[in-house]
Amino acid sequence: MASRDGTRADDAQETDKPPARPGGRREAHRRERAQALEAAALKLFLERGLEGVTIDDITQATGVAKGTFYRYFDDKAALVDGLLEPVRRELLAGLETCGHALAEARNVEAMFDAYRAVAAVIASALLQYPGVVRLYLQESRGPAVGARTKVAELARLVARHAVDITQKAHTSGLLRPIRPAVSGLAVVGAVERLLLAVLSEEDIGNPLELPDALTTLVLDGLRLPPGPRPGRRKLDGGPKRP
Amino acid sequence: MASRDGTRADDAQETDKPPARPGGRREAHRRERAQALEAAALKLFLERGLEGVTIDDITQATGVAKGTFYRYFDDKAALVDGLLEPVRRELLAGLETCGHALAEARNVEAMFDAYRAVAAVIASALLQYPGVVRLYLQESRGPAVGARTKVAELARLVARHAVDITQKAHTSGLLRPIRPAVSGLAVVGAVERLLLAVLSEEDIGNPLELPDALTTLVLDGLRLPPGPRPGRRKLDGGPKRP
DNA sequence: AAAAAGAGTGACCAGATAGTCATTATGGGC
DNA sequence: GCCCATAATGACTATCTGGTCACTCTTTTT
Repeated sequence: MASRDGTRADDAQETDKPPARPGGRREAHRRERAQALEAAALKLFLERGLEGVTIDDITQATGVAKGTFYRYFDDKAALVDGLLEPVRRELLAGLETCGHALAEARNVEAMFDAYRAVAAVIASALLQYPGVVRLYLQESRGPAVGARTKVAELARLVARHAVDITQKAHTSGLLRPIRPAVSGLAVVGAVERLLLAVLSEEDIGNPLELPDALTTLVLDGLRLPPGPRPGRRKLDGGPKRP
Repeated sequence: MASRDGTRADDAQETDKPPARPGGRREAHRRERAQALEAAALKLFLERGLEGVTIDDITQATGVAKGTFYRYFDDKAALVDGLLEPVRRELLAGLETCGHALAEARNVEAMFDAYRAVAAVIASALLQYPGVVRLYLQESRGPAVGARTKVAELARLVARHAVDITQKAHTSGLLRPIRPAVSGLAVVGAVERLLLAVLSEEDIGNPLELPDALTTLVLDGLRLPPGPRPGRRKLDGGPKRP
């Protein structure tokens, strides 16, 4: 299953085999074909799992000959990598931006904004690449072997960023003294489970209400504050006490 | 990979092939062998994933001939089922007990006790069957196909119980009005992610402090209550506000 | 139009894999 | 010590799988 050497670190992103010279015709067709292969593969991956899908399955589902696959991808892992690429790029960029913003933020509002931005990035990825996000959720916890390697790698990066971000948020002194590795991973776990629920169409109500619900949950917890205030509290400027 | 019919619902739990007649000697040896196969398989599953391990791998790692495997298990899925069995039994029993307790509980203390009991069940499973728990965490989100079927099934049951329990907790009127499907799944996600961290030996501090940290997080959230109270607050009767 | 470059094909190969089975070994009851 | 049910074996089959390649078809370049 594994093949080639993994030494060249700077291989191309989209279609990695022969670089198309002209900037016009053939290249467009090439991109279409590659995307057709990726789309068919993704569908199968979601149905049967990454390891349960063969190259033959993919080419048959795409309607091309087997050899064609290898004209576009080195192997299954390369296809998965291509599939993951846009999501990885946008997600990691969003997380890094959040980290930087948080490092400089010194008031609550800036902190909230940073988190909202991450939520927006996730929502965007969810809308643009629902299948890929689901693939990530399905496979990210398995051992980093074969075609799953890059997925697991992304999961590690996400976890690290999350803990990092939580760390930074903690230095602001606005959060309860819980170990960032704990609270950060807990939030990641919660978010990922809810995303999976949304993508699996488990009954979870209006997805658009999720960010608010989750924010409330994470910031203020489940326990109802014992006051005569039945309404839902959203993100305001932080509680001021008389 | 799939085989037989799935129609008989009451198949045996431990070793499912030929029921050993005498109640003494040979049966003990049989159980040992089965456990040896399960142990070797589990180790491989954790390294390479459920689908990445062949029957040959398992028998070689156990040091027996291939045919021997089929004397103990119908196929890989049956072995996984046997592996899962004790954890599933204890976990589901704990969740059901919690559900019943919660249905009758009418004060906060009884509610906390019910949750503590579930935490104890999880901790117990973690200590007795760390490998199996990890296998569950690794595989539970993949498509319910082949050997993964039973793992995915358990995951569904866990999710359902969690939502159910949260639902019941909500009827007590002590919790914030967040959809139970949302808060329940969020908690499951957080717990599972933290368990994975513990079992993967990610740096997460003292695992014994996890239940408290998580309880605080879930009940009271991350936001630090704005008062001159720097110490960590544990489970008490809930915050009273002036 | 001719030539060159790229794209597509599917038969083919070598190795792997699930599951079977005739044969041999073993251990317990007598 | 004998016998037989059970256990263990590993060679065997049929199928599948990743990957290759000589050949044909299509598009671009000259």
